[in-house]
Amino acid sequence: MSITTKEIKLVVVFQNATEDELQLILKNSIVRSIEENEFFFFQGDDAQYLYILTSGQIKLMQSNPHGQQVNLRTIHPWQMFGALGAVRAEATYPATAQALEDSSALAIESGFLHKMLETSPHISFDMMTLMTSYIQEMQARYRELATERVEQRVANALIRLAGQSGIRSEKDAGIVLSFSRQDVAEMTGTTLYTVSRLFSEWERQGIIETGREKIKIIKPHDLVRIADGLEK
Amino acid sequence: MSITTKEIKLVVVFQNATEDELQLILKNSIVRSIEENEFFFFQGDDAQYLYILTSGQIKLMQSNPHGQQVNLRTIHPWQMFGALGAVRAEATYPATAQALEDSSALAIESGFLHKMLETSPHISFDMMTLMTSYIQEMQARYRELATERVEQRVANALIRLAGQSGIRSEKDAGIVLSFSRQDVAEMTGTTLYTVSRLFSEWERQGIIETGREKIKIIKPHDLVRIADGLEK
DNA sequence: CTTTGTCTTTGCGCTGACGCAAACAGGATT
DNA sequence: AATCCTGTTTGCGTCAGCGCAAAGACAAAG
Repeated sequence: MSITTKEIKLVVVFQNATEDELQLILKNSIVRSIEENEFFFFQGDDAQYLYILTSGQIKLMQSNPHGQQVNLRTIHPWQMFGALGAVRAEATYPATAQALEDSSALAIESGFLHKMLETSPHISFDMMTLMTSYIQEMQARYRELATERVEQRVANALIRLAGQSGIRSEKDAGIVLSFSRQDVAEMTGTTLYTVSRLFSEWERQGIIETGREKIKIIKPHDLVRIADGLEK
Repeated sequence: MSITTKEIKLVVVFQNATEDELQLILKNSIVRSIEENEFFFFQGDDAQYLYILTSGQIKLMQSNPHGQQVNLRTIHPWQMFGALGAVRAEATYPATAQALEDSSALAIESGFLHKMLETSPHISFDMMTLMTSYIQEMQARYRELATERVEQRVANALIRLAGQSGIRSEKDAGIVLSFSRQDVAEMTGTTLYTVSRLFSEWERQGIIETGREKIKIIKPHDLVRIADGLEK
């Protein structure tokens, strides 16, 4: 299955690119497909490519020297990843990219990317705008981690995930997420145990329903209330 | 005291700008001076200007709905601030900028900035590169907050501050920082009390010397050891 | 020199969250 | 059906860090 320029336009930083530029991008990139739990790259690897996810889902995570890790974000189709390393010459990736399901991505060679950024100013501009939104998100999450209790952070994470990747199950209007307790813990800077206890409590209250690597949100409104810290 | 184009070149995103562009920037900007503890802007204000600090020192902080705040970064002369709001049309500042001492800044009107970014691609590019470095820093701090103990985070903050703004006192080779316990607490997501207790302990061990809004680092090496979590 | 305001220290009690350990659950494999 | 593997739950003990309150220390102003 080959990729068309029309599809590449779905990538926000390429939405203003010309047909010629899109063609050039396609010509100078390769498709890489990996299976669930495999890695596109590891933190510290030489940043050779910028990736565009075309199918599947991947997570970006960062580890500290002692191996503990945090989830920075999950990437959905037609989003970029690996950009932080690839836009700078001679850089390494600051994070690790692991597939949550079988995934394919378009890999754009960083040398080519640099040339294109020089000759196509609007791409630099759009990329800068995208970067500013990432900074804002990271700053907000940083503040959240610094000032909010675990309960609020987990509720917030569920709300955020529901907005990004939630699948609405028509039948009963619940929103289904596919993440393990461990995943959620790494997203919110807490532990698997604490997340499990919270989920149990919320299930008792009818706010969510849980299963193995499944969370169904029944009462989003109650989650928002918890996230706001109005609870107790 | 007027500002020269040579000085503007000290700003990293303008280091590749032409003399003409620098002149234009100077022509389309005004100087704003404020006193210690005053504000350049508040979180939520319309982002009318991008600022370049010319003298003094300011801190960027973010508050949550309940008024608790975190320090995002401190800005030193010839660094930009307010960029996150100003580069996007119709945006508001995501943080508050408060002067730590009497300060002056060059205020560049955001409308003019947009025009300049369109016509001067290398500025977009340099700004994007700067933004990527901010993201990396925020991601690293986020991970730190999520995985490290308070002790390590405070030690890390001191090391970071020493690198940025520390003044080497020739006499005894100590590095002096001017921050209150409260400031450090807001930088590391902890409380004034905990920072005070840590400082007391470290002073007992001869790692630092403290005073009112002063921290002198005596043994940086020991701080690094604590930051690495090798302690206990 | 005294006053005032701000910053700092420290005792004390409290609790949110951690993390081990052991049991349990469900899907996939043989 | 039996086994394995991975994810989940929950009891239990522990403790890092919080936050009040009250006292102390320093700097600037009167």
